[in-house]
Amino acid sequence: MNKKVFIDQKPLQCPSQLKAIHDTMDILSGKWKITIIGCLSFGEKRFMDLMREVNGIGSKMLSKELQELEINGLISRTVQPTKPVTVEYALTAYGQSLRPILWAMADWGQHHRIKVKATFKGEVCHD
Amino acid sequence: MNKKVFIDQKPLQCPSQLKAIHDTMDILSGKWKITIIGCLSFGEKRFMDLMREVNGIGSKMLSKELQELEINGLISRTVQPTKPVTVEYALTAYGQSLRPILWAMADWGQHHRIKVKATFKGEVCHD
DNA sequence: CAACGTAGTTTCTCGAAGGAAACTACTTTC
DNA sequence: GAAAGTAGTTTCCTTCGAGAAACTACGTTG
Repeated sequence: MNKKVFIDQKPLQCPSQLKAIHDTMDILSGKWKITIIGCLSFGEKRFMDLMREVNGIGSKMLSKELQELEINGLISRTVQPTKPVTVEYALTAYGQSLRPILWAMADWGQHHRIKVKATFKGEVCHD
Repeated sequence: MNKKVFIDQKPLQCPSQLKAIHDTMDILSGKWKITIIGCLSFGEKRFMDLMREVNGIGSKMLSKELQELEINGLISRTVQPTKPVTVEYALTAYGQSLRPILWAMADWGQHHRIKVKATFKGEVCHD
């Protein structure tokens, strides 16, 4: 569309890129999504497993977050015809495609911790 | 520090990594932060420039978001001794270090758009 | 039949996030 | 002296995200 596109490595963020970033943020925001994805990255889990492993989450939130993740194709939900029906949640291949983002964020976050510690030299350890 | 580090490429997310990701998310969340960072990635701007360019933001939100970004070291705030004082906001080198994350998210978000379009074949274009 | 385990849903509530509009404070221009 | 431009702050209000607790529904076990 535009004659000149100016993606000279530096400026970043034409509006469509900003929109794409916001889409990604929307999908990953919510207090528990990343923790759930992290849990499922170890292997498939059932509802009650997640309740136990995602510390502090309630059934309502877990249910809601799982639904949203499923709608976005990041996880799969499979009902197993066991005695009391059990439901297996697993990361899809698409969900796994988030890895580069998660690694980039983990990496930056870890450097940030170090930087913050350096700045406040020993103060602030609310963790 | 740790004797074993277990970054075997696959499982991802020992608790410290999850925490780091959450730290990063906290810093980037908020309705306007990414847009502001995007704006400033083109060059330094003043308060009123940002008010005009970040469409829809109010002065309170802009002020708050800028403060938070400054506290986290992502942007710098410089008061220029001009006739009416002007204030220059700019991305710091540290702020620029977010690029890999932003690119990863832009990339994923763009693929996601394509996938969503493919799924709903022409429906849903609320944009 | 009562208790327990599965997988949720529903209701009620509170606090934080965010927005609109008015206001501060200082300076230059008309 | 009034208006306009700089950079915000303050107040008030609404909406949304999230949590606690209770409830549904189904099947198994004792």
